[in-house]
Amino acid sequence: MKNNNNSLKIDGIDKKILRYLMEDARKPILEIARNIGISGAAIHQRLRKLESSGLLAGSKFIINPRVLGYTTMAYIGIFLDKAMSNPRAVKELEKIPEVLECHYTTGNWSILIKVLCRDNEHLMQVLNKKIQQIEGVSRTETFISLNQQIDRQIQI
Amino acid sequence: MKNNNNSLKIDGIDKKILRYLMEDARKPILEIARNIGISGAAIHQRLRKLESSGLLAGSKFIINPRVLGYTTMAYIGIFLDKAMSNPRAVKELEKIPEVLECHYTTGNWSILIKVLCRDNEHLMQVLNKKIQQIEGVSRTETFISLNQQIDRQIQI
DNA sequence: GTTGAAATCACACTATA
DNA sequence: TATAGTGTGATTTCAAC
Repeated sequence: MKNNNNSLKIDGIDKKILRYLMEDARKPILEIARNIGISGAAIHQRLRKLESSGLLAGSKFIINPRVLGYTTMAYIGIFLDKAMSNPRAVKELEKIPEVLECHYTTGNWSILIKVLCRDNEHLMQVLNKKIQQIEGVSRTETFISLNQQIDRQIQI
Repeated sequence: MKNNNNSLKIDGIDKKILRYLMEDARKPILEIARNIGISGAAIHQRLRKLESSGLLAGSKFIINPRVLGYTTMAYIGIFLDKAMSNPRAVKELEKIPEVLECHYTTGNWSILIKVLCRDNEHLMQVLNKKIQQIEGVSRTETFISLNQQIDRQIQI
């Protein structure tokens, strides 16, 4: 089940099943079965195997934040004082709903986060009144995403 | 249906439905109905409304790339020559499967991308043999994500 | 270990009020 | 928003390869 790189081995049929479901998690399993020419029960068993291997990490409905008026996405690089530990900062960032991602990175900054705001004014408020109020945050650098042109998962 | 900010108005029941489905896209609608105390048909109608409004942008199976041996995530800031147009660069980046996101950003770089690789060596190959081979790419700055500590959608 | 057919149960979806 | 009704899919079992 594992090859010498300690990564899971999946065959062509697994890949086909996953490609369908990664596009549309609610696609009926029997429809997939018909498309790739095996029985529904076979797909069930493969999915259970993939789930127990940990490869399948669940399914999500994707919502379009623009429709709710959230149009400004930005990345923010954060410099932390040496005294401030990363876990404590992350704990504070978690409380800010506009923060969607948080990465502990090599390079310039201590932390790189992705935020989603309604507009530039909202972004400014998040920066000034929330992020820079966190103890230990010394400086930030903001990069507004004018346009996200690629957004996808790993290709299999 | 729209308020004065031109954003969609959704009520508490819509939010509850969405919260269930954003966690698990395959959760049975009747189960949600039982949990929040309304009929399945009512949920159907609300989902149709939300879908036609464009808020629901589909559903996805989420896979865990670690299980496939992909453990190195990085952000790469790309400087483009003035001669190189952004759309042409994006077109080339789309061909690189390791590129998961691509943002046209304000600030230092022309483009900020997110890549997912098996390990540091793989990342180096993607950088040297793929990204820096693109015509018009003058320089790059790489930030490896040692640990992604937050990953979520917009909170509703 | 993997597959497919059959059978049961539960759900999706529509019409109607 | 709920009820009723029909069609369809999910899931298990079991036999066969």
